[in-house]
This record gives sequence, C-alpha cells and structure tokens, in this order.
Amino acid sequence: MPDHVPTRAERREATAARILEAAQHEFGAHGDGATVRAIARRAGVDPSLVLQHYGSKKALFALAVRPVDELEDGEVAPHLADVLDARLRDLPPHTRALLRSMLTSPEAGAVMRDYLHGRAQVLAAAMDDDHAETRAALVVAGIMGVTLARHFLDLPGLADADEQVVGELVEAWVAPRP
Amino acid sequence: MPDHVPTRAERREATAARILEAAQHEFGAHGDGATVRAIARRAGVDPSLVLQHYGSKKALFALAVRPVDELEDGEVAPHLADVLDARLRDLPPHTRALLRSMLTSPEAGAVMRDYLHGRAQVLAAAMDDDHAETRAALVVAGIMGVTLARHFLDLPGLADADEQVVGELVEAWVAPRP
DNA sequence: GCCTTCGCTCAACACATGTAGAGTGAGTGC
DNA sequence: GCACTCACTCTACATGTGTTGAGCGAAGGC
Repeated sequence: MPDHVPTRAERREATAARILEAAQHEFGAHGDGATVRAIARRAGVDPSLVLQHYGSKKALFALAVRPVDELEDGEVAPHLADVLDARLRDLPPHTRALLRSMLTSPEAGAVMRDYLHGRAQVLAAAMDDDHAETRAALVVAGIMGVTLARHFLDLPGLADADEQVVGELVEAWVAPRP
Repeated sequence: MPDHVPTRAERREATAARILEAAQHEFGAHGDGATVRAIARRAGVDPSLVLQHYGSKKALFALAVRPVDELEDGEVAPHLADVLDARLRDLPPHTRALLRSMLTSPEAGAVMRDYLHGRAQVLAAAMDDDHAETRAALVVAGIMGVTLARHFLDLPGLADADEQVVGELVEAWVAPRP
C-alpha cells in the first residue's frame, strides 16, 4: 500500500477516536465522575476540543458506555461459555466504563439493565423448566457479580483463580440440580 | 418512665445521628459523589455543622459505609440462608451506601473486598472439596451480583421475583453437582 | 439572675468543573 | 503563491464543591 499521508478530515477523525478511547479509559477508571480535563489530558488535547467533537460530557459518556455488539456478522447469539470467557479475561475499555459507572449514573444503569435483560432472555429461551426467566436473570446477575469481584474488587480466590476453573464452576449454575 | 427533657449533650448526639443517617441515605442514593450540602439539607442542618461533627467528608463517608457487625452477641456466624435473606429484602442504608459506592470509591471498594473475603472464608471452611476457596468466593460474588441486579438495576425477572424462590435457586450454587 | 458555655448558623474562601467564544496557524483548493 | 478553511488552542465565565472562622442565641451552672 502507498504510505498514505492522512488528509485533514482523517486526522480529525483520528483525534476524535483518540478522545473517545481516552474517555473510555477515564470513565472505566473513575466512573461517570471522570473529568473532561482528565480525558483531554489523556488524549493529548485541549479540553474544549473534547466538547467540540462530542457536544457535551453527557453525550460523550453515552457513547463511551454504549455496549458494542458482541456478534460478528451473520453469527448467532454467542454461547454462554463465550460470554463468560470474555468476562473472565481482561475487559475491553467500554465494558470497564459501563460496569464502573452503572451504580452512580442512572443512564449507565439503564444501559446495563437493558443489556442484562437481553442476555437473560436469550438464556431463558434455552431453558424449559419453571422459573426459567428468574433463573436466567439469576445467572446473568451472578456472572456480573463475579466479573466485578474479579476485575474491580480483586477478591482473593477469584481475582487470582484460573479462568478455566472459574468458567466450569459458573456453568454449573445454569443446569438445575436433578 | 419520666418524660425526659433532653440535655444539651443528648441533643447534640441526636443531631449527629441524624446527620449520619442522612449521609447513609445520600451516599446510598448517589454514591461517594453525594454532596455535603445535600446531606446537610436532608438532616435539616447547616453544611458546616456536618464537618464540625465528623471532621471531613471522607471521615463521614468512611463511617457511613462501615459494615455493621451482622452478629448479635454470642451468636455464631450467620448461616448462608440468613445473609441471603437479608440481601433479598430491602437493604439497610449503610449497605446501600457501601454497595453504591464500591466501584467509584477505592476506600469503599477495599471495605467491600474485605467484607466479601471474610464471608467467603467462613463459607469455604464448610466446604471440603477442591477449589473450596474459589467456589466460596464465587458464591459471595454471585450473591453480590444478584443483590445489585435486584436493588440497583431493577433487572426484570429478579427485581420482581419472589424472595423465597430466588433464595432456593441461589442456595443450589453452594453444593457441587454430583 | 447573671455570666459562661457551646451547639449551631452565616458568610466567605479557594478551588475544580463543564462549557462558550475568540483567536491562530498549518493545511487545502484554486 | 494566495486566500481561505478549519482543526485546534487560549482565555474566560458561571456554577458547585469542601472547608473555615466569626458570630449568635439559647441552655447550663453558680
């Protein structure tokens, strides 16, 4: 490929992306209390530029915590094991931002609820016994708790535990006891 | 009893208690970002009085999120079912404050980790198979997730579910599948 | 009944935050 | 090569924050 010298619009788009990335990291580290100035500093940019790009802190926050589609094109809904695997490994910045802010920002809380609700419905569809909806909600909530304890609270016995072991133990939650 | 007219020191102690209670409610509603002014307003008091009583916002916060001992005098550690029951009913203000703040305040996060770690150790002692520590940590983390989803996120299928049903389903997490 | 104590309020401060608008200088089209 | 565009920075403002010290007025001791 030719060593492309970027046009002005491309550079602008690039710094916009850098700002969004910085925002995800800051929100992921400090929750919705992260400051525009800190985001700008991390992106190597003036604070006012952040607002010229995204309008307001609220708008930037909404973009930063928006869950990206976990589905590749044409894929069906990911199996529980895949999601679980993703939650046990290092979390992507936007996921960190969403989790970190969900208890202090009503907007983030609503996004999280909708996301969990969607996943729970997929899971419940694969169950046939009584209380399927509740059991499914229980599983997704439990996985959220494990994710928080592992990545944000550093709970001993979980933060340092082997990913595979944890995965297998959690999967036992899905099947009811005979 | 004589209709006791309160002494000056008693009145002072009473307003101090009112302030702490207000603080727990405010921290429980808005996390560590709750303002001294809002706390004072809720307590019906001047903002500066809050600091005259507790020194600083940080000190007040530390007091507000300090987990109270769940043990009555002479009791042994509460059974899992009792703790679970408490988490499914309405949460006491200091618990709400701790949970709400644990992701955005490092201090609250540390308190939460220590608390969960303690409970997990009690639970692990009653297990004998492999990975007891990890399984116990998994259970307490899972319960935390369910608590958050029920009381803070209002997850459908959990927020409205019957307490007894949820309790029984979660208890199944403790025993390993045969 | 007076003087002291002290629980409480008032007014003010230093500072951080989100945001708006003018300015600037390098890149771009002709 | 020149005028213009525009991505970006500088400066400033209004507001909200934690915190402090002076002051007031009622309760308490003698």
